[in-house]
Amino acid sequence: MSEKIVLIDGNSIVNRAFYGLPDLTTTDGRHTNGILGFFNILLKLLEEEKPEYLAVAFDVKHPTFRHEMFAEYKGTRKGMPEELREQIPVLKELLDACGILRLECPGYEADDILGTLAKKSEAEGYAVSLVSGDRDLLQIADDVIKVRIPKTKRTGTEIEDYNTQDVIDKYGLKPAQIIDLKGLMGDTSDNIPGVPGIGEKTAVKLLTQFETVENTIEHIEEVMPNKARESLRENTHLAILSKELATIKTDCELEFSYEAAKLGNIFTKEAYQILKQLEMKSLLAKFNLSEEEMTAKVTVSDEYETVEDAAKAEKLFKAFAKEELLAISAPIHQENAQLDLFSTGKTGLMMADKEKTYFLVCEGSFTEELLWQKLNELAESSVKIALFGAKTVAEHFSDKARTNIFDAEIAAYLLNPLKDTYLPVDVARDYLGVAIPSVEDILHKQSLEDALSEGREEAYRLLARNTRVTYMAREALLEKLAAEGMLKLFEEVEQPLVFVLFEMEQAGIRINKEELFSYGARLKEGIDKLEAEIYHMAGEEFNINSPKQLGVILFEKLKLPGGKKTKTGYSTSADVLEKLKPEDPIIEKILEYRTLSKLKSTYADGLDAFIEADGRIHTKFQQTVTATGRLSSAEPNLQNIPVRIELGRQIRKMFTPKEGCVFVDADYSQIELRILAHMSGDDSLIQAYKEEQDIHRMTASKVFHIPFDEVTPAQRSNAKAVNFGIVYGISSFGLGQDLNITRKEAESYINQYFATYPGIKDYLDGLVAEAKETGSVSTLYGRKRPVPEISSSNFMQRSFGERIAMNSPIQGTAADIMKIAMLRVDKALKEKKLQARILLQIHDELLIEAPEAEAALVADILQEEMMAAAELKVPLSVEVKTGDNWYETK
DNA sequence: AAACTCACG
DNA sequence: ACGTACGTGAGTTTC
Repeated sequence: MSEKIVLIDGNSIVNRAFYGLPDLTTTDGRHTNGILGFFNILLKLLEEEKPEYLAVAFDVKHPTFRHEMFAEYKGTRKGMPEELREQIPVLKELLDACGILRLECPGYEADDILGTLAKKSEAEGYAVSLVSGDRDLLQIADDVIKVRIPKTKRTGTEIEDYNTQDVIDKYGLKPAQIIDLKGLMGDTSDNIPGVPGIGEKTAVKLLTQFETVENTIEHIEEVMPNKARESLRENTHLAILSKELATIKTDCELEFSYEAAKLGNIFTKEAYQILKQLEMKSLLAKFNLSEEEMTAKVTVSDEYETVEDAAKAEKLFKAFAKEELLAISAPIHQENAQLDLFSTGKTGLMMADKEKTYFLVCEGSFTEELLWQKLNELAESSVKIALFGAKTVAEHFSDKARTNIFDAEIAAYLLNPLKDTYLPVDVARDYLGVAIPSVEDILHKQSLEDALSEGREEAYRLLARNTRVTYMAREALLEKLAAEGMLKLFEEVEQPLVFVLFEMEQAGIRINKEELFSYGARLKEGIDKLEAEIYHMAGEEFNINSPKQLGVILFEKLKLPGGKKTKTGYSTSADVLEKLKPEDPIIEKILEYRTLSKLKSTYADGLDAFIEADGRIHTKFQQTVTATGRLSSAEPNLQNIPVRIELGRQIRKMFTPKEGCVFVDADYSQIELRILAHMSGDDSLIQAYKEEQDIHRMTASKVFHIPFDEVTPAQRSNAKAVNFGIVYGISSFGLGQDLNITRKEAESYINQYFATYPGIKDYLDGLVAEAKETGSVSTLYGRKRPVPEISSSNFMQRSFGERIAMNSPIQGTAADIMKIAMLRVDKALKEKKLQARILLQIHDELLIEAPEAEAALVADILQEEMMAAAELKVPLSVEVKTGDNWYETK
């Protein structure tokens, strides 16, 4: 068996991969689909071929017009899209890291390099595989040189192989005649002109008859059909030239050594680091590296000193008092936020100062309580404490101490709100430029908490390293925040808000368990009844909750109109069913069934599971989740308690204030449209809000050319949808969908709207332009939202980016204002020594629990502080209501 | 784990 | 031509 060499056309394969895969990006917006596809093809080749040698050839410059003189002539070869262009240098780095030989030679194209090496290798007795996405290379194929053309499909990569006979079978021509074929028919993608009027069919026929272009020309009198003959006669020079252009060189002067192309283990630690940074987690599994190898060269120390002696601990804290900054990692118990998770029965805290990292173990007189007390004292005396996730340890710090706490997680979120996680490993990579092993790298499936409680040394070292990262991260993050203009937002809004959210979570909200239960029971009765009716009407029993089964019943058995809408089958969503209501009475039953089962599973049963011993639900307010700066609520989500439908709204009656208290509820009315008025500076919208006009009615009047007083409710409702649409980043398709009108009608609404409010059109256009130029958009307070989609060459992706660019500054500014309001309200309540506390935030609404005696004052505070949270060109409007349950505060 | 559906702002 | 309104979290089914 002879040794084998695989030669890859780098440009053409990455190009195929790029167009074959959806647009994948890293969380910070770098495109990766070309690289991923290339690497997968590479892996498949290695597995199939097991070659001894491998090299990848690249064209030297981009975009490369194969024949510049004809670029204009045909002008069809597009430049490479930016999303692909940016991937090329990274791919080259990756290949270098894998120890794979790259071939680039000025003056020669990848094709020519490949052709030359293929022939050379064949002559020297190697088996050769030539891998390319372009069919040009087929001319080189013979019985030794196999040309392989990969196809990237959803299901994976399939490769077509061509030796001499395969080319003959597929094209009816010998490999060498592929050049002649292109000479006659041309190749638009390569800017080879060919002979006008001769396509593939005619070309193959002629070449079967005459073998070559030259011979065809020699026998031109015999060429049929007439049209082809005349065209060839006139364009003889084009045929000759085209053939020349299509010919791949096999005699390039290259320096090439088989030694350099010798294939080693491509799964190197360097390659691992690059793939990790590209977030290609599925590929990382193929690496079999030790922990040291998975760690990048630049390391953060994971050394630490254990301090178990109470006297030594005391001494250490005295020394800490002189430090400016301490970083801590608290291995806390998920449930009770205590440090008591060690099987040894010991508790402790990892702490880093400028010089060293210590694991402080509570021992003897140095109790856990004392540890927190000492730490609190340090913070009160203005030693900065840096950590990830300050909310989880907030209870241990006084108001004063809290002002010196730095939460790296929050800072990292602000710098890039699009990521999934803001762990030390992420911050180390993104802001310290250091790759550290992740928890998974070191502990594999085990959680850090479990490993710590088992006393595994690796886990302690990991914790020590994280703590060192935390120490180093503070300065880097603050510097970056300052550079991005978000320092003020961080220090004055996000960081202090952590503690307000902590107190809201602690407070929780009371809910009536008994009533919730009986509500659930009532729903159950209704569900059972509807279920029986639906089965009867359908003539069979099936799972109504299964869209798949429901689709079969509705659209196949009952033959209701309405084709496919989703990728996997029929859509049975509410808006589809709504349209089918007149067709069959079963539809109404199904919709009702859906409503009831949603209420039961998500709310009646769902909320019940979260009621704690104090009879209250303590949701988690998450501050590092949304792309726009909003909060989110989870476990359970208390920001989506039903309100629009009466039956669902009843649930709000079960949320009640504690004994002797009332709810005071305040919400901003139309805050997003007011922000739009302010930020766009549109005169007529500003004027309208100053005069406290009915904005939807006014919009209807202007857009539909109707006197203000004659606007019908339906017209007002349509105008309201247009106003909403503007805030969402208007599109005629979306508006049409929402209003159930044609795209064209929706478009005329939008045009009328922009004619009415010219300032808004300019503003929104400006946002899209800003996103295109800078890659991100910002709120009034400087919060940034990256918009990587804006530069996509994919229409749908790009349109999405444009809508994000239009929506995020508005939604984000509203979120900023609400956060500021929360801080002001919290502060005012505390300063006035009131017992009233914020319980919930629902984006534009705050729910407060207040002793009855405080109710009126609290209502005033809410009104005042929320109004004053921002000074805009239009007034903010706040509605305040008081009630004995959440239902009553409507 | 992904897809679908639906609750909220 | 392309085919979606912006931002979330959660329950259920299906693969």
